[in-house]
Amino acid sequence: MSQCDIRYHCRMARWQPDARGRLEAAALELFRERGFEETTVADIATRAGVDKRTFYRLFGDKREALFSGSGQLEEILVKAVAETDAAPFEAVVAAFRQVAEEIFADRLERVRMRHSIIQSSPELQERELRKTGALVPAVTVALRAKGLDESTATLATESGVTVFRVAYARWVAPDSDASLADLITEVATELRAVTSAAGRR
Amino acid sequence: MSQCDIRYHCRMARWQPDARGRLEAAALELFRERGFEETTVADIATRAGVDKRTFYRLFGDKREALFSGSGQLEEILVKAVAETDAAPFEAVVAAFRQVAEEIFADRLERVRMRHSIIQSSPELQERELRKTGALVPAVTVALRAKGLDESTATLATESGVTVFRVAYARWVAPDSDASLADLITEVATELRAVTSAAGRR
DNA sequence: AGGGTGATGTCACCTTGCGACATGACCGTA
DNA sequence: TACGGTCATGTCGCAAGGTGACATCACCCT
Repeated sequence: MSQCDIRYHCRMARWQPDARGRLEAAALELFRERGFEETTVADIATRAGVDKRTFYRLFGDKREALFSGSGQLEEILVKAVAETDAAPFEAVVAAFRQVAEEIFADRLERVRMRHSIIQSSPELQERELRKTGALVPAVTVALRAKGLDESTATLATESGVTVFRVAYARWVAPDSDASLADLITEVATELRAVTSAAGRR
Repeated sequence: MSQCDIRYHCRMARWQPDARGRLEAAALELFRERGFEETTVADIATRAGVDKRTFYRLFGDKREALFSGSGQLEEILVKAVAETDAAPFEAVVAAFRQVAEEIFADRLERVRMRHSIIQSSPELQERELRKTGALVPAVTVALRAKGLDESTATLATESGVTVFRVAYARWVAPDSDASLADLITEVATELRAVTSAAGRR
């Protein structure tokens, strides 16, 4: 390749900056245009103006291009759990409410788009499950650091994640218009009722 | 290939019977001997005495060779839920107890082996998550068929699955010796306490 | 000017997974 | 007995995912 291709911003940098961001954007576009299965990594790389190999150095695999935010989510969650004084389950639920406000509020459209892509591919659903599943150990550790026993920490975390998952599903549903934070509170209340009720049949 | 190879049981059948079973067994052996990543589908097929293409016709992908029982699990679960009169959460928990007795009891060693293979590979963990995740819609539908509303059905199912997951984790833990059914009951009680407690901090 | 560093491109390669077609045992029917 | 259909399997070739090894070149430090 010639020494000074137009793509390379001579006198500035060898490559255009933020290859990662461009790859994420390109992936999202292409997945929406053609679907996940029909998009190749080479396509994504080409649209982002980098090599296929660069994609793999940045992302590990094709699915990861859709899941870059999950690290931040875990971070906020753990911090919020560590800083509250509430009872365990309430602490996890409150932490998810905070996540709802700091990450998801005002991004409904983007989240819905991402969600519809994920729903269209079992491979992506697997990855989503793995990502939310990976939150459990992290939050459980944060809870244990506050002196809770393993059982309580695990169950509070798992139940909190359940609440979030269900609330999230309602939030992205086409006809919904409540805020994610409110839905979390609502679902938490319902979960309490379902698990504690001697229950009407 | 010659018309009557010894592998083909001439005068009986063209191929040895139960290709599926042999592939599952070969996969389990090889995953244990060399690890999941280090085993290729060609290896599995060779050991089972069939072609690689046959493997894919039977299994869809390499991971599926480890997850053949999951259909049966769903079946039992749905049937058990449909036939009980208990309150929703209790119904799901009871259904999982039944699964524990009909499928898992007396198979601890085999389950532990399988579990250790799964733990060694993120790819397999994803698939496991997907399989248990797939139970949710099925059980929820069974619950709804009994007249329950969507919310209650979903949350009872999700909480029941949580109970099962946690109990299962304890059961396969190396130092455990309680029965899976008992662990399920135990965890269900703990979950009730965690979600309903106004809770000590 | 010279050398080190780090992100990127290039190339070769293995594995997964699938479409298309060939093969041969089995089964029903004439 | 022969014929044809069906079905599971084998064979071949290939696109795409994913990786290791090495080359390249802007940038930075001295």
